[in-house]
Amino acid sequence: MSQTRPHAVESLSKDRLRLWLRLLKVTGHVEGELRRRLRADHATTLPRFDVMAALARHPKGLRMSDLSDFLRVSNGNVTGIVDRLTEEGLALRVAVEGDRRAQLARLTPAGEAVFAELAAAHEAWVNDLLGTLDAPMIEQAFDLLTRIEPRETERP
Amino acid sequence: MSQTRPHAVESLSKDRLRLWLRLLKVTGHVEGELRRRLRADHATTLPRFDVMAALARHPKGLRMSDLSDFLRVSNGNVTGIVDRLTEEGLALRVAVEGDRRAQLARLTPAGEAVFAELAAAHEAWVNDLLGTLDAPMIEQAFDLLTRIEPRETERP
DNA sequence: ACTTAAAACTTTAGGCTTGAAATAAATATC
DNA sequence: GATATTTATTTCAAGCCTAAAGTTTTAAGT
Repeated sequence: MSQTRPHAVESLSKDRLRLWLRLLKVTGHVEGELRRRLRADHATTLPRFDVMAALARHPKGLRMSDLSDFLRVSNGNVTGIVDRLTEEGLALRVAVEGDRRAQLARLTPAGEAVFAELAAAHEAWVNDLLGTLDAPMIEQAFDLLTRIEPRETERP
Repeated sequence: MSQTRPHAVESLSKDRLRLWLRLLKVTGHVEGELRRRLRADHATTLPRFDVMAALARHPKGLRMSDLSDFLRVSNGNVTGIVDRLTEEGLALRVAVEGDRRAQLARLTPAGEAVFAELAAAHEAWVNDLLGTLDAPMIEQAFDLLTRIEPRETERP
């Protein structure tokens, strides 16, 4: 009931805004640290890592459009990242049987090997950066996040 | 104690990773929506908005380096954004008395007027996007976030 | 005063990002 | 079968972003 009083509503809006700014700051901090370490220790970037992670989950390959859906970035963006991974021998494109428009992006064996290292380092970094959260807090955090964005159909 | 058992530790690490990925997804969703609405409804961008917000808080102006500290982005980045805001008549640079290296970036009156509209819309959007969080949840979220990143000295 | 170092900015090169336009191939409609 | 629409992808223009290098000015050391 108190939430429906004009002043409380206004203050709630401000509090939500403050929370959002704080959320941005914290995720920015963690994300920036991950970017920095990927660059410094492994000479790569977060977008490359994200693409490789998606491809690692799909050993048979992913269509370019599936990849961009999966990562929620634009089509043209994925084209460029896969181009660069391909130049470095970490990914490749293979034709799709029966549809000459489409292509599957895949990791090369070299790409899989590189990703295995990246993934281990990445998990350790995240564990480090979120290290003060214990199991109950993590569960609490999941609950809160679920309220912000309604759960979506996960792509396997 | 159970947290120190090898298996529990490993699982905790995975849970932290899952939480991080979920956090990224949610903040990305909200941030993407804000970007989209800024572009669609106000023909501007989030970085421009962030710079204008910082300048609006400091009516006397901010040095370029203070601005980049404040926003936690690189110097060169701020240069470009302020350039564009200046071209559009929303910001301007003024010389600093006694230090010919430095410049203050400020909003123009037009910039202040535009920002007032943007800020109102922005707060409403955030309130909408985080609308399912009530006051106790917000407090809970703040507590959790404080554990991830130790609070820092806020710049006034 | 002279040299050196530090500070404030800008510029540059390279990569990420988007939305929109362009290409090409598959499918639907007539 | 010819035409139109849809689908998969790439290309393009413009902006964002960083690290590194370059300018100009200030401050420190001698």
